[in-house]
Amino acid sequence: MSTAQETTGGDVEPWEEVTPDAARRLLVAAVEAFAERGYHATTTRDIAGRAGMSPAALYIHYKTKEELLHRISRIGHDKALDILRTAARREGTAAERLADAVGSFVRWHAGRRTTARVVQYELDALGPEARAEIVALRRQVDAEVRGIIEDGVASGEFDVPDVQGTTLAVLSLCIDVARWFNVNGPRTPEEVGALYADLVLRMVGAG
Amino acid sequence: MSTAQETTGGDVEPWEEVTPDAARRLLVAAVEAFAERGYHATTTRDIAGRAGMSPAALYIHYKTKEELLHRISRIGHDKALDILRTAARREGTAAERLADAVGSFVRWHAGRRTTARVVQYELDALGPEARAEIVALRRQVDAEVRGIIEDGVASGEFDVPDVQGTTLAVLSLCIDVARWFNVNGPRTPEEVGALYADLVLRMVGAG
DNA sequence: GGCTCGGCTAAGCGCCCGCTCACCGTCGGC
DNA sequence: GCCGACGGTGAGCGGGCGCTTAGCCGAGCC
Repeated sequence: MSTAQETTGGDVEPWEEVTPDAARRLLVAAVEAFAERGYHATTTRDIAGRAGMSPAALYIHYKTKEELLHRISRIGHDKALDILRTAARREGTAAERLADAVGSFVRWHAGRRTTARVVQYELDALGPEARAEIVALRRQVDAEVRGIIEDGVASGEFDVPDVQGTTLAVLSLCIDVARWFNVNGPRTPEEVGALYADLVLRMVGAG
Repeated sequence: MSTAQETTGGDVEPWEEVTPDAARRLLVAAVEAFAERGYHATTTRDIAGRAGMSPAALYIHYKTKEELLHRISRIGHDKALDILRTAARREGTAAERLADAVGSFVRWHAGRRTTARVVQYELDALGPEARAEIVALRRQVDAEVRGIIEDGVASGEFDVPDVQGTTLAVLSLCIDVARWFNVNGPRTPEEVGALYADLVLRMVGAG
């Protein structure tokens, strides 16, 4: 189980920061619908129906369908960044911190797959300003992982010829979990997290 | 440049097997539109417009919009599988064959990014029968890569505790290139292919 | 020259989309 | 007991969707 923490599954039901209750139910319904069919293929009638409300109710809590996606994407990226920061800033060697970061990041992408799918794959559906805000968060995500790898190179733990390229590959590997992970498949999020932490340590020459 | 071949960029303009000319123009227009905005967000009017034709012209050559996606997906998967097979069945050590497979597979995903995006990310938009056909092709893709890794383990070249999981990760890494690769970015498809071949050899313990 | 026929277009059908608006039930405050 | 505020609904608007149909045009054949 490597360095499992409560960073992923331990916290209470997510979206608790969204109030009032009806707004949260609509948002959770939208996450499910967007993850299943994609943003453009999801209708406002479908979202409202999943939340047990009439189509018009959506517009009491959100100005447009796009605002729903924006809120989901913002909260999701905040959470993902928080997970990475927690791992990056703990004590330990660079290898321990990288394994922890990859493990918890992967557990989140697998365990909260519906959210992660929307967060990672529906960026292009946002308008220019909203997209710019999210892109800034992604740059911070990149910086956290790159920081750990740079630390490992500086301390001699890692052997990495192309730090930026390797950072990109590590993040790409983790993010793509949201595309293929199957809740009914043979692997648990914990198992995938442990496997990926090992693979990434090998990629940086610390395996 | 490692073991660069003409498997990717060297072949003539793709889609040459699609005839007549008008049908090919529509299909190329559809690939561009689907890659930019996604299948569901693309209208038949947009596709026809890009091909310089009226909306009705599409239905002379294709029964539905979904048939267009099916044809694109089928041809694209055939091409991707062909690239992998060529690398997997050449002569050489398992490490050479794996590096060649990853390098050429990545070069295709980066160099023909628009096609790869549609092929890899619009699978869910297909109906059940079409999707089943494509899923069967993907299993063959998986089998090719797994075969090389198994060869390397058998010969003692590789050290891989979880062959199926590592195969999944290698393919995931390559496929996700189609999501993030930017034609105007700092890296060429060849550079990414070489970087990824190196990273994958490290993942299997042959770096 | 007349005929056929495949490729293509203009027009439009029926449907469903995102979103709005007039209205309504409930509930705390006085 | 009345009132305003809030959260909700039913009906529907304007428009764009995938797709169809009637008919036009030019090339090939006799």
